[in-house]
Amino acid sequence: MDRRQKKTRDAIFQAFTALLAEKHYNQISVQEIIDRANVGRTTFYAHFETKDYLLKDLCEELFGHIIDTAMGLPHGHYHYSCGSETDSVFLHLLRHLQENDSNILELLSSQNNEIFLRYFKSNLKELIVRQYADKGLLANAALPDDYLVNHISSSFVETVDWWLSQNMKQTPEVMTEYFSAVIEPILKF
Amino acid sequence: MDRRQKKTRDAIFQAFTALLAEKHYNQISVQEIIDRANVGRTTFYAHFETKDYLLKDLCEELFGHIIDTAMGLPHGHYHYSCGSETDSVFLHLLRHLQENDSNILELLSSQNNEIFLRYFKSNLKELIVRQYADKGLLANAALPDDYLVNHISSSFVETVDWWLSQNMKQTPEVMTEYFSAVIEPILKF
DNA sequence: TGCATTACAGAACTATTTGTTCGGTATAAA
DNA sequence: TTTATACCGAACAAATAGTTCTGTAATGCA
Repeated sequence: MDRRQKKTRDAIFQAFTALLAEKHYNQISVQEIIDRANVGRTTFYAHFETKDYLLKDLCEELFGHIIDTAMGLPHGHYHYSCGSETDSVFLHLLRHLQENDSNILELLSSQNNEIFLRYFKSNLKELIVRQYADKGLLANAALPDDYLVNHISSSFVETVDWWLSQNMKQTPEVMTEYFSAVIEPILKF
Repeated sequence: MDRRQKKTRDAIFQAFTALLAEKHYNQISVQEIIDRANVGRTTFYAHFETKDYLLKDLCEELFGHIIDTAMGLPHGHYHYSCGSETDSVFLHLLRHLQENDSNILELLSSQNNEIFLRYFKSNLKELIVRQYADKGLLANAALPDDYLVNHISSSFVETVDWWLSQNMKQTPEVMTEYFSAVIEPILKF
């Protein structure tokens, strides 16, 4: 990619991220973004069709990386009580969040968190399906598979949300235990 | 309240509701609302400061009723396996939803469902706290109380969301069983 | 190094939207 | 009937979105 393009794109992302940390998405105008990014109006629209697409691209950049690395982890070992606690995909995700790549925490704690948590959840669903569905770990006679997948991903995202509301006082290990405590009893082994 | 006021207010609510069922909240202009409601521009702003406040008022009207009646129910009997299944507050809420007051289902199934589910959840939290927290039902040594309250309310809202995605094929009783299956194992009795 | 390509800046422009103001009319409540 | 007030409609300014144009500067390649 042309270095100029990357530079502009990054400047816009950074300005947009800073604004998202300050105010609500709906209240942010393209004018504010290009002023802060210090790019021309034409340039902005050459890169992003609308503000919505900018958001979408930002989300993909933010969660694409975090989920992709999680995808590469060994599958099916999030049962903490069987001793493979440190292999948990969820623990890995929490640690990854704690490292705060790309100021993702700022966004997840902002007043725009619904947007990002929502995006996070939809990515997480795919991850869970790929990691566990084919292994039969979700086999629960009492519950439909997709209800279970939805419940697990929702619960994880809500766990992250609660963690952030606590200013991440707890360690990722403790949070993994909380999460396991609400999910494990449901699953069959 | 002046009959003219109520008439205008209802017309705006109805127009807004219809639009919310069609397109995304962000894409709805005040102009569209007043055109469809057939009220003057001045009138709209005499009733609602902004579009955001209109949404807030609508949510309060939608969920205020549904939650208030649930508040009046006898407390602490949602443990289906102890025989008081039909007393469950959650079952009551699901049945109430099925009746579809104020076209609430149209909104919960629309592309704006995040907004309403979010509002639903925050109201539900208060309900759960009032109903169960003081009864010690949430006493779970392994988990903080507010983590648990958050988990329960999230799970219920997600259950509703999933139900809607299934076009409510299942009965409220079945959905209550699903919900119980993911919540009960966590609680102590 | 020189050249063709491409990205960018900046300004101007249209159309839409928001929120307000004002004068006149109709409807409610007393 | 009278008084208060809710409403209408038009006009208004300011902000915004998205496009088009011209000129400039940076990039990548031969």
